[in-house]
Amino acid sequence: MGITATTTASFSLETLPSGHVQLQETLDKKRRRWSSLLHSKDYHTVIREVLSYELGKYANSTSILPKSMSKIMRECILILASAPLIFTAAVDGILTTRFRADQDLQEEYAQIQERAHRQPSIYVHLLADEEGLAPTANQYMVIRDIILKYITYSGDAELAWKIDNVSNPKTSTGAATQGYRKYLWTTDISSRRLKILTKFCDGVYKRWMETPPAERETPMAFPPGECGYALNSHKRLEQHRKHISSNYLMNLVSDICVVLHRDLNLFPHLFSMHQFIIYLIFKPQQVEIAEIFCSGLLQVWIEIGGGFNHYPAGLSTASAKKVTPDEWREHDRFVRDMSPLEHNLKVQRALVDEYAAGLNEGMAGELREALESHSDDEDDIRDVDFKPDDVDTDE
DNA sequence: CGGCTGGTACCGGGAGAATA
DNA sequence: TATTCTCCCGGTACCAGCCG
Repeated sequence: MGITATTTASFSLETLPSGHVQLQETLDKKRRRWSSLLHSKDYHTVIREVLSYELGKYANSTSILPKSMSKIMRECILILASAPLIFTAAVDGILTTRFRADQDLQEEYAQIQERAHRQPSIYVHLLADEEGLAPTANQYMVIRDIILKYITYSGDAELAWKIDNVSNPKTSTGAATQGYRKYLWTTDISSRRLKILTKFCDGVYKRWMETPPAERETPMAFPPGECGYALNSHKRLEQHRKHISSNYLMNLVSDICVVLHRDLNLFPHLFSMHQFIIYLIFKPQQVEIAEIFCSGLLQVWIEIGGGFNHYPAGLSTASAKKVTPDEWREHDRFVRDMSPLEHNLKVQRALVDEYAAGLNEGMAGELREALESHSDDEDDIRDVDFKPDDVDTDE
């Protein structure tokens, strides 16, 4: 019972060299297309595609999202328009390799980090080696093989014991022999966790299958990732490093990577989770949508082989209520000062006319509505004097 | 002694499965 | 069908052990 077929625009029917027929655009191709659309400022197409897949998961949800599509679209536009360099680098898949060499990126990141002590934000984990290179598709399959052994009760107990003792809390050999698996355990071996890990393995296999055989030995262009929200991402990321209130699947994979490198010598490099804070949230009504949209855009979901997210986004955001109106105003001011938000919005307004001129009334209408969906009344903190005429933002 | 740190237990809210 | 139970993510409270 897979996800109901996505209804995104273009399906490509192609035959891989292996003879396998591809019914859907691959993760890799879709991501490259999104990345290039965003560079040409076509936010609208990307948002529509991301949401068409993601929002389906919330069909039965009660109240985490606004009812009107144009309001959701508007928040996504604001996110893209205010995205820092580091966000774009994450979408492009070059963040882990480029970061160390790029001074602009580092300087901007220093500011983001400083803000993230108080300002709600979106963080990511990216699986990469010491140089920032992602595993190859073949290596990802090796990780999958180890997980399949790990979840097999009668499987290799010594291997399971090694994995369970990479990080705290440590476990005994006896427990491992009797079938205990740290990352599968809640009150017993959890069937729910087994299901999630199996789904992850299926996703990895899917991604491997859709990778052309000639490319399976080169690092994947988009590192497997995980994405989340936090009021204080520094604290939250520390919890993840210590495997406290973290994501058991992601913790398992990172421990397996240690075993593969240190004990089994199957990986010449150590793959680990590289942490980044990629986006500063500046409006209360952005919180849930930001986590949902970013995780969709960054393709971190297990079922597509993109990463380690298995639990719905946008649910654990209660802490955002602790931010006071004054603080939100301050966050808003900061983001508008540091990002090209106003300029990008101007480009979007120009695009409405372009679409209209090209007789693409559907797109023009949707985009116009989203841009004009005025953050009505109490919704928006910053209601005061919005002046369409440019405010020359010189630093 | 007060302050820091790391570890652990626990809380809250939402969803979905299990149970009455 | 209504209620309870279990799980997950994000966050807090508290405690033991160490240091100056």
